[in-house]
Amino acid sequence: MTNNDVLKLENQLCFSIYAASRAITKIYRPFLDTLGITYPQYLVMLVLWEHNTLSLKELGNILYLDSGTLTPLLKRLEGMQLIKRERSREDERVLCVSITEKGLEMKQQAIRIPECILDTMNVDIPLLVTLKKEMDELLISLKKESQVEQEEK
Amino acid sequence: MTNNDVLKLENQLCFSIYAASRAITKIYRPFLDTLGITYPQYLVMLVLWEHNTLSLKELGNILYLDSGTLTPLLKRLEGMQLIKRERSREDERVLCVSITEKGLEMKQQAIRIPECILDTMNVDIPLLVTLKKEMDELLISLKKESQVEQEEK
DNA sequence: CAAAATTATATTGTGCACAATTAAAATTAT
DNA sequence: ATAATTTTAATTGTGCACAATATAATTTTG
Repeated sequence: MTNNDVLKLENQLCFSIYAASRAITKIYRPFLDTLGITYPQYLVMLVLWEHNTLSLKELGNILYLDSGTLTPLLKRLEGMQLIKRERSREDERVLCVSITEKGLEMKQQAIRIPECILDTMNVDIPLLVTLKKEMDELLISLKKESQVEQEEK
Repeated sequence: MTNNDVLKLENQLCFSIYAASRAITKIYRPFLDTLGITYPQYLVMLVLWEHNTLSLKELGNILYLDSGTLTPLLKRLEGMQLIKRERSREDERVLCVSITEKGLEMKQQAIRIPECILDTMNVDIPLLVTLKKEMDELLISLKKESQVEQEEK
């Protein structure tokens, strides 16, 4: 790549990933609309369907989101009665986030979403499998990087 | 993948891409901070460094962003005197967005950013090259998909 | 050519993301 | 035990994203 090309948009991996992320969210939207939730809210539900109860901090560690993002998002999910928010008995600082009965029922409606998404995307499955593996490899490297930054503080 | 696993977070390509996109933006932030712009603003600058003048619509087509996102963003860049916003003579509806002298000067400061990012990410270059190619392949498929949706309206 | 349809941008409203700050509870150190 | 530190969430403020709507200019139709 010549010196003149390094700033061309078409040469930026970051933009491909940024654009793909938004395009994929757009594919989820109509399906999530029928559930009445947004894409980030869906991610929280995925985690809680798997774990039932987690502290806000644990949830944040899994999704790489902080309280500034999660607090209002969780309050909305609580407003829909899909989750519960309550302080821990042992440690009043920690907020326990847990799935409700209604939240668990939604899992049955959501179970078809992944295959619906695949059908709608209309993309080579092998490409998706490869991409998943490579993206996770990238994420691991980036995670290490952010740990280095943390330690420098 | 068993029926029970389809909703696990670790099996969602969408999440890997979503998380990677945010992680990468985080790497850009300190470098862009020294320029005084955000990541989406940087993308606009990349496009304008390449094209000098574009209508808002053309800019939106390139970045997959609409006027709701771009109008306020461009007003901020204009406030920093990095770009100009003016109506076209031939067609008063179209907004011509163009780079200013000051905006062009910023390109010299930005020229090192891509290699700084690479250094900071500390990731296998071959992995990045492969990922770029595959992400673009995915994007093309998703673009076709969204065209289908458009035609259905 | 006037009415209807289309096109381009702006505006409004909602919901993330995230940095920075605040506040309260728990832990550690003196 | 109390003061200092650390930990956990909540709050505040800024800037995207994007759907929905509004507005004004242009083009197409009857």
